[in-house]
Amino acid sequence: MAAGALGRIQTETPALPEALRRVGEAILADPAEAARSTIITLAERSGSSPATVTRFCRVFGFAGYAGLRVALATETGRAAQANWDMGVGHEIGPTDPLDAAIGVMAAADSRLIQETAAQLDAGTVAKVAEAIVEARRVLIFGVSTSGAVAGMMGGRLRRIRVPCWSHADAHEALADAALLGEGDVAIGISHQGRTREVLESLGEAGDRGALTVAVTSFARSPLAELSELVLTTASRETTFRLGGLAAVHSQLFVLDTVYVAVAQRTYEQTNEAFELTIRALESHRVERN
Amino acid sequence: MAAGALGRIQTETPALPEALRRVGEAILADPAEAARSTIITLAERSGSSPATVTRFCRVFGFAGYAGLRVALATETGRAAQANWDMGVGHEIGPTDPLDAAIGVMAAADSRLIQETAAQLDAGTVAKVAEAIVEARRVLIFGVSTSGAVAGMMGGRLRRIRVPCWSHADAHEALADAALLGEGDVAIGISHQGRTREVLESLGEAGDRGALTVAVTSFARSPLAELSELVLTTASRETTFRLGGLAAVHSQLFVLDTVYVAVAQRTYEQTNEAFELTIRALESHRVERN
DNA sequence: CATCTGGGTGAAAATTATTCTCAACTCGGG
DNA sequence: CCCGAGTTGAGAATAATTTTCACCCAGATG
Repeated sequence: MAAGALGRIQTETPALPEALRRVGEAILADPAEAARSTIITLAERSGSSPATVTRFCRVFGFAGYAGLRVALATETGRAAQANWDMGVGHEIGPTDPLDAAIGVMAAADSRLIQETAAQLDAGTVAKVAEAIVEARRVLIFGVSTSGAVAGMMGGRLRRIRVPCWSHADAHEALADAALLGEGDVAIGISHQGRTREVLESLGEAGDRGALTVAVTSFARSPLAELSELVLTTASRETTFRLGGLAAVHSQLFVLDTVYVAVAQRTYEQTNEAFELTIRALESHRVERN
Repeated sequence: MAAGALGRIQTETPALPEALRRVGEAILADPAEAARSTIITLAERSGSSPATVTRFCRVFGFAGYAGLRVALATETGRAAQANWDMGVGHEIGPTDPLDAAIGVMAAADSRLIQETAAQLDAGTVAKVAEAIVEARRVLIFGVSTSGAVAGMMGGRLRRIRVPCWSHADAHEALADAALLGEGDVAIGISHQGRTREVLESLGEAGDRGALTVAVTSFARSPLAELSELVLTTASRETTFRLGGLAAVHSQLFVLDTVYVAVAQRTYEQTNEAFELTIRALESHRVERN
């Protein structure tokens, strides 16, 4: 749970109450320095109190300040090894040269994927995969960009014989959710965890006894709160990448790990399905010239 | 001073007096666990006392135990990241532990994005963007996974007022392609560059005078050969990731650069469109709780 | 062999860091 | 206007860390 703390702090700090937010900002301004500081020093630097810093640690799942310090140090070590720039990312503007912008974007996306991996709990991924392997029905809910991710993953799981559906139409999604029951799995994808359609469908699925899984950037969000299991995505909203677009790579990555965990558990079936589907689709490919 | 502490502890521990040596051994047995432990716990684990652990810290140049803890955490974080980086290329099998698989996947996806950026020609991206800005119609063709990418990017461009379409139905796609003309843009997405439906639609668009753009992993492929402009994607097919799935992150990345280049050229229009669409969608989000 | 000196050690006292408690304040809803 | 929920930090309580010093042991010296 301590893993990936910096990414989560970056994502969630803007939405925290005043004093907690100032603590988050002080940490993000210089994470390595924060790791080296006593709680008294960090409280002073952020214009808050030791009690507030302790509460901040609790918000992010740490028992106390020592846990946060160790996590920050671990991640700054990780970032140093990966040669990440630890400061706030450069914002692309309308006059930036395109080749520079491409470099900034690649570095940012690269980092998002690794931050997502760092904050992912393998135990939770395994639980989701195990439930999917046993499920008679799997539904994936998402709207707009998250909807495209849902469609992609739905198709992918179907190709290894997981009975999986996703719908662009919110009514169809909700109707299918109402038909779920014990032993089924419902996954809701929403960057902010506040999309009404996704909340509604996932809530319905949960009411029917399905296992509910949230894929969201915000561990503290309505979607996370109504789900039994939560898989968080690192995200960064920028000038040209707002809302769900900030988390596309991360969402794909998270669901990819679930897919791989399912495939590992159904290896023979997966291999057979690959052969069948590849052969069937061969006629949709022109010959090599 | 903190740099390389673990290495120095490893080198110097055998020559330390009895109790100090036991402290060094306990740290080396599990550095990450030591970083998470209080001085009392580590003293117990090493069969010594808190005073001895404090002295140990002094021997290695730390003012106190907090300094040692932070250094241990930093170095274990660095080592974990290096371990990930070394895992690139490892083929995930059915018995691989999931947390290791996650690390391998993150490093691999990260690398793919970096490679895609490195092989991307900013001049070609700029040409595509300029053509899109002037176009009366933009069509994006793709099937299966590439189709989901096409839909995602289509929606995204529409949100900044680019008249853009993508179709899941191959007949609809082909029919629209037949209606393109000079000054229009058609983008075909296909990992191997051999998908019949995409080739057919992009070919038809080219016959009608539209600018044709290929997004593919293979510069030498039927799709690349029938296109005026080619944007290549890095890809790696693995045990559980075949065909278009090997290039999803790369395809998204490439089209993201096109999108940003378009947005840069239409900055005012893009900002206005953001405001309008975000406001319109606000009612589809529940309030923060 | 006896004595002295220096280094190592940990128990206990002292100090500092961290966590907990609760009163006061603010804001929003009825 | 009142009430309830949430936030905050001062101060008390607790835990962690550092310092002090008495004791022990080994080696050197007379």
